Amino acid sequence: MDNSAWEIPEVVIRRLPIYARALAFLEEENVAVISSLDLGRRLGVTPAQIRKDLSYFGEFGKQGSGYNVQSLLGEIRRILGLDREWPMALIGVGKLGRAIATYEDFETQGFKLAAAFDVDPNKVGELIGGLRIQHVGELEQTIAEKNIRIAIVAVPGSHGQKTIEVLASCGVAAILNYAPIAVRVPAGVKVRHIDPVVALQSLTYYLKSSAGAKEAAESGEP
Amino acid sequence: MDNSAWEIPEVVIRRLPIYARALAFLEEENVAVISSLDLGRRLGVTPAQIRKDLSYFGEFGKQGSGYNVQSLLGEIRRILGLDREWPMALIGVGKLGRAIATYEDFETQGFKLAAAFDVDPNKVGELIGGLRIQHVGELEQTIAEKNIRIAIVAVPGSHGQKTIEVLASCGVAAILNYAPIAVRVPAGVKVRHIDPVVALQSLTYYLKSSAGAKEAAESGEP
DNA sequence: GTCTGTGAAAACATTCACAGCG
DNA sequence: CGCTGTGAATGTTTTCACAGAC
Repeated sequence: MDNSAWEIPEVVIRRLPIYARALAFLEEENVAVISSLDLGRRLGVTPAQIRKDLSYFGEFGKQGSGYNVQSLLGEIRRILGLDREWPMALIGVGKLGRAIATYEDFETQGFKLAAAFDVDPNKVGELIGGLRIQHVGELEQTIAEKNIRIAIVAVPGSHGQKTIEVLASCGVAAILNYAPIAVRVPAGVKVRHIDPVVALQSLTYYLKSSAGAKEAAESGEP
Repeated sequence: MDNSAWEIPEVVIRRLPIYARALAFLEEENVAVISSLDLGRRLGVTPAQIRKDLSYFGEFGKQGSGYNVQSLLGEIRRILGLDREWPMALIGVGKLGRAIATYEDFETQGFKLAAAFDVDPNKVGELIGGLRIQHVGELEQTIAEKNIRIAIVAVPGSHGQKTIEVLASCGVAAILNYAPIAVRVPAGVKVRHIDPVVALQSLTYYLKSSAGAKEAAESGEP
């Protein structure tokens, strides 16, 4: 494929980080080359899917052998925009917000908490992960100054919708939402939801039937 | 529809908790009846999708008016198996595991932490959320005794695959996985992944293009 | 008139299967 | 040979559109 501008399916975009993680792991293991078959085996995905997904972006493999681990990883990072550091804003510094602020995996992956906000004036000024908590009133200015395009929303459900609208109006276009709500998002803004309760609530459906121990059923996640 | 036994699409099951949450909220607001159109507006979902989803399970609406909020909520809870309390096991009591153990939203939604495990003998005996941390060696016995069918995995990535296999062999059939890995799951076991980094990594794709401020683009999540 | 439940159509996503390169 | 890249086929999910109930 050579398509310059194209609308690539969202499912494909969502799988790329998974491929990237597996490749990073292979790189650590000093594996130089991997075929779509072997990569698929590791991930529980069909090789055809991997090849088709990658074909949206170019031709990265070599017939007869497979993909060079390092260079494919580099390509995927570039495609996803992971070849730089992204500053983020955290909105809501309650219990959950604090846990997020001190969660170190973001930084190691190039996502840097650059500002933290709360409505509660009592929290303003407090330090969290080396960051001074600011009042939400300062949102717009700080986001502009620090060129922030990603926000993590950790406010109570009741404030979620409003928070996301404010963020969108400040130019934030990517939101990781921990508020337990379904939100309507303005055009041009992308949201991902982190919602453990919803995840559990869809799992219980499959438990109702099988009373006690293991029984044969159809697979899990690919 | 009247289909007794049928394989209902997983996407449908995943949406039911969202509907349930919206209905619970409407119930609080003392809304008695809602149409698929209005519910869809709140959730950012098409009314046809709501109707089709529900039709897999029965006929819950009334033509001309819509759905009774209370009774539809009851039906969905029953379908998902949310009309009871589910005991859960937590595996891995590091920083993340502790945050999960003290996260109160699980309990209010009927998911009760009934046991917590870690490999580290130094942690064994420590109390976390009123629970005595046990050694993973006690997994099988405790899970059987307490009739646990759901586990939350919060171990380091390197231990994730093994942990999930052990849990499966103990009869756990539903897993909420926080370990940052793609896992191969035995048949009959369902897994949901909570992975904020992967979520962020797919968001950045959409940021690459638009350099600075807001620009018109295509919608967000439905 | 309003709104559901649902076949039928359309859109979308995955898998197959194979030509062709290394 | 073994493996990629990809049209074509198949499978899945969403949306349309309307008959019929209230």
